[in-house]
Amino acid sequence: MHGDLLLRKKAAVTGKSGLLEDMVLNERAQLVLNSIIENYIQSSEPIGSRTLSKSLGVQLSPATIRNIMSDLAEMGFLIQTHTSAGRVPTDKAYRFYVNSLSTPSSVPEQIKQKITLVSTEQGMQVEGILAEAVHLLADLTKFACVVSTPKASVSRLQRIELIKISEDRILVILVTKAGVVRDKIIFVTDSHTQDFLNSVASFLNDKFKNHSMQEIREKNGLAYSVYSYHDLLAQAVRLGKKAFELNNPGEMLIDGQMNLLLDPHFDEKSSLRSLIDAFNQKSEIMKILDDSMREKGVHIFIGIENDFEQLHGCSLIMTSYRNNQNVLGSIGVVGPTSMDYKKIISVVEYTAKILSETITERSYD
Amino acid sequence: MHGDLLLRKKAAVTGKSGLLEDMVLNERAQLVLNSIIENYIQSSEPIGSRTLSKSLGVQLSPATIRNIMSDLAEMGFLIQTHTSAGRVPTDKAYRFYVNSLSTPSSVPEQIKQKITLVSTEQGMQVEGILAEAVHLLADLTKFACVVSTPKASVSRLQRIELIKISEDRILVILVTKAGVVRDKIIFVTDSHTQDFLNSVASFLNDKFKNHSMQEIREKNGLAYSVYSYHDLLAQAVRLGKKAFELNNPGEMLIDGQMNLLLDPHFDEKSSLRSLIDAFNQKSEIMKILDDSMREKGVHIFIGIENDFEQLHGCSLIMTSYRNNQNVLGSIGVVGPTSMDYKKIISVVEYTAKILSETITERSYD
DNA sequence: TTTAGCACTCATTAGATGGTAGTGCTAATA
DNA sequence: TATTAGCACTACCATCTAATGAGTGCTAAA
Repeated sequence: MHGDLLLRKKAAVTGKSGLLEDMVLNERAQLVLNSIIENYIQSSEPIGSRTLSKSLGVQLSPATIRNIMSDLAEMGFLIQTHTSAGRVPTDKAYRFYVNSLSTPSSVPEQIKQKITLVSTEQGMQVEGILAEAVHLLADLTKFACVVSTPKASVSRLQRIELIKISEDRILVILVTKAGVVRDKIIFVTDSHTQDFLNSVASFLNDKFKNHSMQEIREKNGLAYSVYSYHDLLAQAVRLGKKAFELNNPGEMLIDGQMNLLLDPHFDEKSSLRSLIDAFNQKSEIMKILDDSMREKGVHIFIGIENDFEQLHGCSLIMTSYRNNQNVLGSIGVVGPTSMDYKKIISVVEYTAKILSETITERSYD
Repeated sequence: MHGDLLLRKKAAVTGKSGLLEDMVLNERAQLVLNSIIENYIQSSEPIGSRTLSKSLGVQLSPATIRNIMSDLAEMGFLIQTHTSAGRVPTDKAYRFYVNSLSTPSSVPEQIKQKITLVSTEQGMQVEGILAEAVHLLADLTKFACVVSTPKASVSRLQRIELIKISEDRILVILVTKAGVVRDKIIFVTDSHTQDFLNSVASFLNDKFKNHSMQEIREKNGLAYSVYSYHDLLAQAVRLGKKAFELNNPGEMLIDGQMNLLLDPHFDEKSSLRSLIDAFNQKSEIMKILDDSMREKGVHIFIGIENDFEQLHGCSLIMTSYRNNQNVLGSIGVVGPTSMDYKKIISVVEYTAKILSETITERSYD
């Protein structure tokens, strides 16, 4: 052992949380670790003591660095692929690194322009904007990117329209404040005139405009009992109920999956298979996106930190986007654990910001 | 040379079309060629004379087969990767093989069930059905699959609806006979009341129901001149014009791209890059899909037969789908030239058939 | 016309080898 | 006491070699 590489090793060892451990490295060890990580992010190759000695700002001999590295390895920040290889950061190291990133780095002007350029395209619907955003993000990061479409439940109603399509089918159009248009067909047993549908729609509009779908679904049950004595109204409410229920479960758009396959980190066939499966099984990724909506800020899942086993070899950078009323959905990147966190985090953040602004402009408030 | 391997070589050589050449192989040469192709489709490895001698039904010594192979190679049906390797079929060979497939092979019951199962899901919109179809096809074939959404121009109008969203924005909803709902926002300079919009919509509905968008756009110009003396009506028609113009250029859904990357035929990094680019550049694939709509039946592009250079290493199997009124779009598979044509063709054909039936059911006629 | 036999080609594989990038340990040094 | 130089050691890697084997083309015999 080489002295107090750990400033508060005792505290760290006796403490229960992993967070405490993040604090225990002394300054020089931190420097070495960060440098290893940044070098590795660049080169994707194990970093040796000699290499590091040169690239490091401070004057330290390879031998000294070896000592530090040895300790870092013992603490689980570094591993060796084999005895005579350099060191590679572990998930734990990346977590430490990311935690230590204090000031979010600024996005290069060139990238800013690219993002803004896309956002100013005219005449796009919300879904189109999302598709553009996720495509752009994939292009900028060269990883796979995902975005969830605005959640129906949080959307506020701008307008509902009922259109008679045939004797037993009615087309329901829901326009939300966020500018999303959803349509679906409902089947009815009794035939209604378009006039009747118009008055039902008008009734529903008066009653529910600006309410969230969530609220509407709850209140609607109430309304049902209140008006049930009146036959026509009862029918109207029954229709309304049908119109608002079981909106599509929320979708997600993926882009740039194929980028991952070019990445040197995923070239083993086994990890490839599992990645493909992961993206086919959208529901699991959807869960992660949903979770990232709950709290503000950028969410970072490194390696096994996400709950989806097939993505344990990846890191995910997720953040939410919103209009001026609500958080609508989230957008993010799926890449190798050795991604350039500084860059990716800031690009995701900036993209989400511009996306939010663009969507807010299109919102009806 | 070993005699008349070519039945009508003279005719073939003097003839101009490639089609004639397809007819010139004698029976035994055909047998050998087909067997090589089928073996290669299975194994993806060069086929040697010994192997073939065993797997071939007829009794022929390796030496004899070598002679035949040598001739086939000279005619451009086979190539060798190197001197001491077995033979591999060329694009020309696949073309010959596909042309000789007379009776479409039947789809296995198990696959039929899978396809039917998906098609019976309730309450889906057209886009959802297409997404399911292309996903299923990717799953069944293990290649990349594409489908184009129904062309706006051929769709017939079922209903148009104009909804006032704000002072300067109107939401246009177009419902087509095929059951596709399209929405878009148009910007106007003068504010209109919803009542006015309703009467405009009603006017447009009366006038244009059952007409194709194509027709409407053409006729609308006429209408404009007829009614221009009347101020309100002029406004109405102007609105209608805006509503029908520049519908989205038609989109396409892709699924299973990643399947291609597992395929042993695309494991060189160079061909991979070009494939990724190809799928990013949707417009080119869209062209091929569009072309496949024009004529009935399954369209097969082998290797360089398609006009998109980056897909020259692939074969494409495309066919159209329709409702009972119109051809709506097309669906197909992109895979390696050495795909199992028999199987893929029949699966694509069957899927398109079921897709057509499903969409016809959802149509408003 | 078909086939057996043989010489030849060339990719692939397995071993052997030297070089290299890295480590850990120890003893000398500041 | 912390740092560093030196050295033995390890394991990967590229290169070379030889052996293997699948395949061909050609020729002569059946």
